[in-house]
Amino acid sequence: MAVRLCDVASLLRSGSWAPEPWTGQVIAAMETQLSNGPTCNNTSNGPSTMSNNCSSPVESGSIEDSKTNLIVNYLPQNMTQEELKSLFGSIGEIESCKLVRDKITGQSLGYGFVNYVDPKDAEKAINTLNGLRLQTKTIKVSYARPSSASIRDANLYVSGLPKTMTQKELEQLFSQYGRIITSRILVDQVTGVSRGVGFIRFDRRVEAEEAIKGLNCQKPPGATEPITVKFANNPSQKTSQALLSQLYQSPNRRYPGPLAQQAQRFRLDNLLNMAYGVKSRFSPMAIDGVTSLAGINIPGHAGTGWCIFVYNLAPDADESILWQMFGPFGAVTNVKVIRDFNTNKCKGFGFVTMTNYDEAAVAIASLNGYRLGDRVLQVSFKTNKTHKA
DNA sequence: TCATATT
Repeated sequence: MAVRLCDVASLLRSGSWAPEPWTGQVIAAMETQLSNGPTCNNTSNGPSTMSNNCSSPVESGSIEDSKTNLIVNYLPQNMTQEELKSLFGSIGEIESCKLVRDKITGQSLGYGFVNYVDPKDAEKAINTLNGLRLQTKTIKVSYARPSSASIRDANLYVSGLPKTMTQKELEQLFSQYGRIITSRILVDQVTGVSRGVGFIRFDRRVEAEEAIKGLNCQKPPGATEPITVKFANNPSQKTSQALLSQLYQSPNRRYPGPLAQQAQRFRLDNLLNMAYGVKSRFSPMAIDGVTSLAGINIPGHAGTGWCIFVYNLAPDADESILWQMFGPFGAVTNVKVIRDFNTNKCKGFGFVTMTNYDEAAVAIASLNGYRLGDRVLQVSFKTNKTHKA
């Protein structure tokens, strides 16, 4: 791919584009995402070669799978299978794609699988999309381990940890019992201090069992109190409970009504007008804001979402740059770089579809005028008219 | 006394 994450991150820091104060938080989120790059996740999940390290390959199929089949974790709750396919399809041809959902509620479980035709594309997807910020999440892209019963229910819940214990120290404590797939210490959202509870996911269930035997009711080195180690709650059971409790909720609390949405829109439009006041620069967005309030001729609205026109992309731009730029602002359902049929080079523009008006509006306000390389992007809702130069 | 990682 032509535009690397790190290039964009350095461009963001170059100072050529100064964000307005009100966009600071969003841009800070973007910078984090763009600077995170491909290698921000520290816990590896490569192909599980430990279990079949004999000289002759057990099964050529499973080894092939491990090179094309990816597991994608920490997906935004509202992301659909189609969006997952759209995102990963921008890298290469996909053999199959599955978003895992709760069997009962149908809710996304926040992870999925993408199987490429070409192992090179799988590798490229890890390098390109691992660490990508989507809404409030940072997705993780890694090779899927061959599916088997032995790797299920290998997740531990740990409580009573010393508040000073770091994630690294937690892993050190547990790593003697097996390969750790992922670990986490929960922190207070306000203070950021450890809540003394966390999770350890082992490669295999037997490793988790041994860790319980060895560490439950034991004091970690230097600790004054023993810790509790047990299997973590099964997430599917939890969603069933949520379903049950939902039955007892008043129905009108489940979805925000049109009034609430309109109120939100008013606040957002005021915010946008303020932003353009500060900029002292006319932008078509101000008109978009007003017309959408009046409910007439809504630009960019195509029923399926809000279509955004992105102009002045470089000839070597690709879809991933659009995901990187717009993903942090909210639900993106599709991106498209328009290319010349013969040269396959970008013709200088592309489109992004976002589900929610508010998020699309903030993305536009934030990214219009954004300098990408030596180009200043023009970002607006797509209009029906042909764009003139 | 628990966020969401094996189709």
